[in-house]
Amino acid sequence: MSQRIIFHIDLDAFFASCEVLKNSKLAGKAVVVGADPKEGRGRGVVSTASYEARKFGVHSAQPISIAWRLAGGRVIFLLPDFAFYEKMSAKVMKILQKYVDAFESWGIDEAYLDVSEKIHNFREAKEFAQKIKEEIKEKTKLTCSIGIGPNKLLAKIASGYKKPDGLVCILPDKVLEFLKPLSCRELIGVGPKSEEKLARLGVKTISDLQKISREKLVDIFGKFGSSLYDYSRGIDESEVKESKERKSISCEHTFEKDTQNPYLIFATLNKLAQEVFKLIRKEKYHFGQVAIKVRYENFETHTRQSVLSESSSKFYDIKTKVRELILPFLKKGRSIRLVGVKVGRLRESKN
DNA sequence: TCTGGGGTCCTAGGACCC
DNA sequence: TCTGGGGTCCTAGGACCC
Repeated sequence: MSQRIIFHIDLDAFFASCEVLKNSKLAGKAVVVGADPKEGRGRGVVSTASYEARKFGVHSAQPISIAWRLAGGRVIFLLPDFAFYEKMSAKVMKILQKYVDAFESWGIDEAYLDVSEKIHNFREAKEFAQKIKEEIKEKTKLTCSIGIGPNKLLAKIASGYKKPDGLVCILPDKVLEFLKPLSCRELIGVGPKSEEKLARLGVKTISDLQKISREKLVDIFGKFGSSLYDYSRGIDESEVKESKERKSISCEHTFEKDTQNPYLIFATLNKLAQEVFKLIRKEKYHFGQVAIKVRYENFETHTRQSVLSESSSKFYDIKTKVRELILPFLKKGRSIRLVGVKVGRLRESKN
């Protein structure tokens, strides 16, 4: 295969930036988008913190109660407005799509582009990326960070290397040099657990990781171990491809207070089942599987699923299966923190 | 310090069939 | 009395991503 040129585009502090678009008075302010902090008693997490808010130690996925403790009174807390974010995301994705040989959206605020056909070298690529940044800014007033590299792995690492409003290119002959000092955590697929396992091997940086044999990594991580071996050398052959069909639709809810009240639990499950049903009806899906999720007060989480004898598009089938599956969890007299409903094995209806 | 909500993929065990 | 080997499907849990 000839040399590829891949872009990774990441919109900066996307939800917070969108809120600034809606209300220009927020520009330059410390903004936190996420759950309602409820004076420190709120249960959710931070979705996005503006760069000004990050100075207080607030960050994505942080419990909102911690954010409140760190920065309450000094930052502006806002609830997310997904409809608006979707709209802005669609605008950006439309700009990106028109340029490319292959396009892959990755969540609401990221995308990969393969520009190998139209761009001939990395110098040109950088100019082109600059043009994309300018067009996004002009048409949406949003900034983004772009990473350029010979594959998706490196493009993604590059986009995260300088934020916000960054533009970083990893040249093919500088790949190993670039990777060596970075933490393994920079590699996609390495989260807290894998980081911990690697640390036990004495592996912290990618340079450390390069010293471990493929066999040993496969021993420890299974199939992913083999990818890790390649990733540590900057090797990733995965293609930029249009997003695939979705496989499941789910809705879940965390109670404001943990509960043992069966009426509340049933009512909540029923509401979730209705939301799921609304979505599958809108997309004209049939489903062949129904599942529930229960999380107890201590965060212990269980799922139960059931494959239907034939696929269905009826609310009744979701509702009855959900009731059946949840029943054993109600008898235990334990407090429940969260319940969820999921349908899977989706296929498109013919009519 | 306390952990949302919406997804995907992988693993491992058990049932079942030939 | 001691019980194969391979394949597929189903289930539950876990890690990870944004």
